Amino acid sequence: MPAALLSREEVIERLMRVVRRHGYDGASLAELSKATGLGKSSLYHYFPDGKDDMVRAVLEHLETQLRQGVFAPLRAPGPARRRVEQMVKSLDDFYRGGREACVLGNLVLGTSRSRFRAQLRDIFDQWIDALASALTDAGLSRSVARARAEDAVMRIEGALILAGGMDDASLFSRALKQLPAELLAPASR
Amino acid sequence: MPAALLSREEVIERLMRVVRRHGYDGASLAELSKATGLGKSSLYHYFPDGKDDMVRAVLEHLETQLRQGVFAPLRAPGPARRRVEQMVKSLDDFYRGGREACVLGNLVLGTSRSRFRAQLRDIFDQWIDALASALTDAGLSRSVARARAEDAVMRIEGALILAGGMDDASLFSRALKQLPAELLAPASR
DNA sequence: GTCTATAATAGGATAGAC
DNA sequence: GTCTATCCTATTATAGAC
Repeated sequence: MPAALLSREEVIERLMRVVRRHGYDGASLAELSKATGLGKSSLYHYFPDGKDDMVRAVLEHLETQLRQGVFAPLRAPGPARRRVEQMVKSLDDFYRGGREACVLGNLVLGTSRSRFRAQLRDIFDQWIDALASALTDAGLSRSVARARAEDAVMRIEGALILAGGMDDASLFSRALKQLPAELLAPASR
Repeated sequence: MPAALLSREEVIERLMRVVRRHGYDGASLAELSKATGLGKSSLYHYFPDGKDDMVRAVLEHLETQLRQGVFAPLRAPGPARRRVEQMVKSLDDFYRGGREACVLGNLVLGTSRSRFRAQLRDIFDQWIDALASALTDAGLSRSVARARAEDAVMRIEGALILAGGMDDASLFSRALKQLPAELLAPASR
C-alpha cells in the first residue's frame, strides 16, 4: 500500500466495491487500479496472482465481515429474535438498503463460479448453518430450521437481484423487514 | 443464418445459452461465434450493433418464452393453483431443475444492468403482475398478492444463485415445489 | 450470407528504474 | 513499494472476397 496511505484492508475494501459493481469479468485491472489508487504493478506486488488473487482476498475479507456482523451474532447467546434482527441490520448496512449489489451473486454468475467454487460454497454453508442454529434455539426442528435458513438466504440474494433489476431498493428493505417474523413463525404447514 | 441450417430463433437460443452461463461481460464474440457456428462477420450481419444487439435479441426471445410458459398461463382461466403450478413447471424446465443459471440475474449483475435496464425492468414487471393477478383471483387482496408475487420472484432468483453457489440444484427444485402452497396460503400473519 | 484477413483497442501481466 | 514502459494475447469490430 502507498507508504501508509491505505492499509491492506482498505485496499481490499476498494477492490470489493469494484467487484460487487462490475462482477469478476467486468472488473478490469484498470478499474481496480483506479479504485485503489495503486498502479497495476503495485497491485501485483500485493496480489502476485493478479485478479484471481485479488478476488480471493475480497472473499476472505467478506467472510471476515460476515463472521463479525452475521455469523457470530446468529450464534451469540440471547433470544433468537434479537440474533436474527442483528443479522438483518448488518445486511441492510452492508448492502446499503439494497442499493449495492451482492459480491456472492456476482461471483456465482459470470465465468467466475468455477474459480471460487470452494470459497463460495463455504461462505453460504456457514451462513446457513449459523442461521439454522439460531432457529433451532428458537425451538424449531433441525430440518425446519435448515429449510428456513436456506429459504432466507435465497430471499436475500433474490431480493438483491430484483431490487437491481427493478431499480427499486425498497424491495430489498421490505424483504429484509419481513424476515425475522417469517423465520421465527411457529412450525406447522 | 447458414442458408437454412439454423433459424434466427435457433441462433438466438444458442446465444442465450452462452449469456446465461458466462454473463454479458464473460460472453466473448469468440464463444458466441462458436456456440452458433456462425463466423463473427455473420453474427454482425444479423446483429449489426454487436454484442448489445445480440443480448437485446436474447432478452426479447426470453420475454416471448416467458409470455408463453409463464405469463399467459398465470392469466389463463381456471383455478389459480393450476396456473401457479404451470408456472413452476415451465420454470423447472427452463432452468433445467436448477442446473442452468438465470439470464436475468446475469444481466442485472456485472456491467450490463445499465445497458438493458428498461428491458429487464419490463420483464420483471410483467412477471410480478401476472403472478399477482393469479393470486388475486385466488381471493387474496391486491396488496398481499403483489407482495407475495414479488417474494416469489425473489425466491426463484435467489434459489438459482444459491443452487449455483452451493453446487446443489436440488435447492432450486425444493424451493419451486414449495411455492404454490406458500403463495396460495390464506392471508393472515 | 458467409468466410478469411485484418485492423484497432483493451485486457492481463511483467521488467526494470527509482 | 511504487511507477513508467512495454509485451502479448484476447476482444471487438470491419473490409472485402466469394
